[in-house]
Amino acid sequence: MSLRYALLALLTSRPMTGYDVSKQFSQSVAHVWHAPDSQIYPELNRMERDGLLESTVVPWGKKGTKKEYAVTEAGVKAFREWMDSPIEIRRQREPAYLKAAYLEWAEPGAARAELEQFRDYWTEHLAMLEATRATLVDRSHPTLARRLEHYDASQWDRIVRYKIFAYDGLIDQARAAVAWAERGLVLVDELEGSTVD
Amino acid sequence: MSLRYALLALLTSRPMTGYDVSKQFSQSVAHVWHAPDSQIYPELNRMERDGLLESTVVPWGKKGTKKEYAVTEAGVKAFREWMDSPIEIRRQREPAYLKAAYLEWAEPGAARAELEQFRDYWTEHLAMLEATRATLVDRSHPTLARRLEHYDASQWDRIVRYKIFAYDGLIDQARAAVAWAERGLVLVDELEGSTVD
DNA sequence: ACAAACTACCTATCTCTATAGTTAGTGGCA
DNA sequence: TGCCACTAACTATAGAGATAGGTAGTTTGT
Repeated sequence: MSLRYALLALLTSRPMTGYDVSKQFSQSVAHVWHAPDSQIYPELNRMERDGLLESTVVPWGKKGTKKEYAVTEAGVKAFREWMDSPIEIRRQREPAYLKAAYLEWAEPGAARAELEQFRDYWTEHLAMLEATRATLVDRSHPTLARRLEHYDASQWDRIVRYKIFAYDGLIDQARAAVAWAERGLVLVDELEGSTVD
Repeated sequence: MSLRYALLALLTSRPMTGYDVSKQFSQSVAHVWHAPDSQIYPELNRMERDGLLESTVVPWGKKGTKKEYAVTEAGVKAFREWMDSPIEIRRQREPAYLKAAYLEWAEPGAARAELEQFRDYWTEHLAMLEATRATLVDRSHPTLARRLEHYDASQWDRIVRYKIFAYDGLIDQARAAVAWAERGLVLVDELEGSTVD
């Protein structure tokens, strides 16, 4: 059910078409809650059916049309209620740690490749998170800029600092993952010998 | 598909009944890959159907029977192949960070409650991970002890250190989560004032 | 003799998620 | 005029996972 609230969160910054949602999503909310197109479109429809969004058909070119979704009052209320309700606890489900616990079964080369891949993924992800964080700090993040327009300037600092706080948490997790993978590579070298196959 | 390999990992320590699997699971493999009963039993059946496990019916009491599952050679091969194959990347999906990014929408009291709940969950989880890590270090962990019996003593250190390595990664994540939640509580106090409602 | 707790093994249902498509219009360039 | 990248909006399907049950036998204590 978090997808619904992730979409509401995005749409509170401004009304958007489904296509805009699916594009903007990947550059902001997806950092905390990933979802593909094929989940976004049907969910937008369900949200409209449930009265959380309302859509207006906007002409596009000569024959084309597009649907612009705006959050309704009921949508804002639902979002607020979700924000005030206790969080669901996510259970650990990370294949990398599962594999790590049984690394004695892997070929030394495969173990190394695994950890390198994990480290590289998180290094890249970390760079993206840090870049995004920087656009929050200088307020150049496009969705954030649109969002702040609805608020009095006295509120800006508060809004921005919560978003930075969220990214700081993600950055901590990413850094911990990279450091762990690096310790893993040292461990594999120590336990399996340093010959590379 | 990781559940299948999580179950294989557990069953390589010794043959077990479905019930044993579902009990032991929660005390070891579930720390890296959680799954409920209702997933475990059907998956064991499918694994037997696919030839990764074989079962023998064992009498239990006067009329009762139970089914003991053992990993087949094909099962060991499948597990090794999975261990040597690249890991799947899990996408970020953590409701706590999603909420954190939009904390300006929450009531101050709810924001605090949220972060406290998150901190408490991870504090408890961290204690459990540290306790389990200690049973790996002193080799008193029951599943580990059974596992080591199949190996030459010269291999023991290697096997144990990979498991400790996996727990170290989980412990790092848990510590980062607790520290983040604590910083969040300080932030909420600063931004919302320190009156508790 | 009976209850309670535990062992054993599921089933049913619904939702969530991933993967891989499809259909159709737009705008610009060669 | 044809082609291509892009915008727009899905659909279809299968598999994973969560939640909430059910049924039957066993062991232990009173």
